[in-house]
Amino acid sequence: MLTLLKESYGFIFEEKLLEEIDQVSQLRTFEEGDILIDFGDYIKSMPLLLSGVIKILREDFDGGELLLYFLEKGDTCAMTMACCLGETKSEIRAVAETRGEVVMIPVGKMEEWLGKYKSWRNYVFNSYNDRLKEMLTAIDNLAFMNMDERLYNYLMDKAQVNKSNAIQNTHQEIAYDLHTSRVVISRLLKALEKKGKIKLHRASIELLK
Amino acid sequence: MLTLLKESYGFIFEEKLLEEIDQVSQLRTFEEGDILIDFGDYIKSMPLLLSGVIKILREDFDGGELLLYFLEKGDTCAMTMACCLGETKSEIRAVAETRGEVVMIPVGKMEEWLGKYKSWRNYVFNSYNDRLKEMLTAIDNLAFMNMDERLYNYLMDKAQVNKSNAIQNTHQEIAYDLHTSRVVISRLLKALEKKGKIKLHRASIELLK
DNA sequence: TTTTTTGTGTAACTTTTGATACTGATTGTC
DNA sequence: GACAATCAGTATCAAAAGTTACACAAAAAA
Repeated sequence: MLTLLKESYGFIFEEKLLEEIDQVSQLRTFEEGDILIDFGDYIKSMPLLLSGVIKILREDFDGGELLLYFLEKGDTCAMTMACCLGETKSEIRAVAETRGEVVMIPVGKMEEWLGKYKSWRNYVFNSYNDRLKEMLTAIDNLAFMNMDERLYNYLMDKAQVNKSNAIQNTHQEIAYDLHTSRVVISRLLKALEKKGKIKLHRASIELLK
Repeated sequence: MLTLLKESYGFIFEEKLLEEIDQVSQLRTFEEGDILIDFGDYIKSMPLLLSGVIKILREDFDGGELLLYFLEKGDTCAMTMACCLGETKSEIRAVAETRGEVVMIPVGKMEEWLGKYKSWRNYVFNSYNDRLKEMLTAIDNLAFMNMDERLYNYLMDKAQVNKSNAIQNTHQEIAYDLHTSRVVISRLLKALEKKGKIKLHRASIELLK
């Protein structure tokens, strides 16, 4: 596991910290679609993402969802840290977008290291800052843009995290992430196709240019 | 200043930390309407709010605004910390909702204390967590609620932070905070009045019940 | 192959929100 | 008092988004 750790975090943490992580934490693999954290879960360990992509969702009062952001290699979930440190229930759902691996660190250690390692402290703060920024971006999207722009940004994000111009999703799945209806998505996708920005296939969208 | 500090932070910080704060930081007073932080500002000190209310706004690509949340006594601005530690420009605007006082702490000290005082570390993390939660609430409002509900929640928030059932604002000012137009606010306020939830006066709204 | 399920396209209609334009009422200023 | 500035109410129209309904094609299951 140490080798894996160094691949993603070798440039961030000092040798001693990497070794400590290796000793006290567990490696966990996940498959696409796995629910890693659900609303209301109590979190007792903090995840460091080694590979794969995780999407973070917010839930409506009656079951609806909204995609907040994606996590990639080197990221951790600040919302989870919030729960760890605050000892409250999870406010979000984390679903695996692709298969991948996480290292799970016990809460106690993560607090201990805050005093002990400056690099750890910096990492944790940077994660918070990154997440705050992603939340701001989410707010910008919701407050200042129409659904067609939100949809286009969503497609670009998807392509980026999956490193592919082909987005393998049904319109219904996209509608869930953007908290709207399938009909609206189909309509707007059709419009994007007519503009020559995408090409539609069954259960898959191809980004052009 | 030490007495003032103890009033708001005496229960959170140990004596030694309070004294250090007293020594290295500056007291600053502000008046209603003062712009304390603007978009793009570089921040070199972290504010601890002693009294008064500050509202935090996000800016549109062309001048439009959106209220994110209010800060009250005992709060600090996590977005500001983000800027301090990340050494980036401010992503938000902070405007005084009422007159009040802040203590400004130099960035260097705030980092030093993170290693030195556990109570400081806890405070900083709690602030981050609080702010993340407020951001989630903002997102919930935007994504899951219609303008009439958003408006009602806004009125309740205003009443709460100002400790008064009378909201002294014009419809135009409210429209700015909610990033919509004056006409829409007038329309929805009229509807709320017909439902018996509020009473409208010139440049002032009275919450009933 | 036949049947069923799933995914998409589209039409028709409603609701919500935004935009424009004009009115009258209140307040402050000269 | 006369005037201008500010604030609120309302009507009309347009755009964006949500809802319902149905048709059709591709894929999966029987």
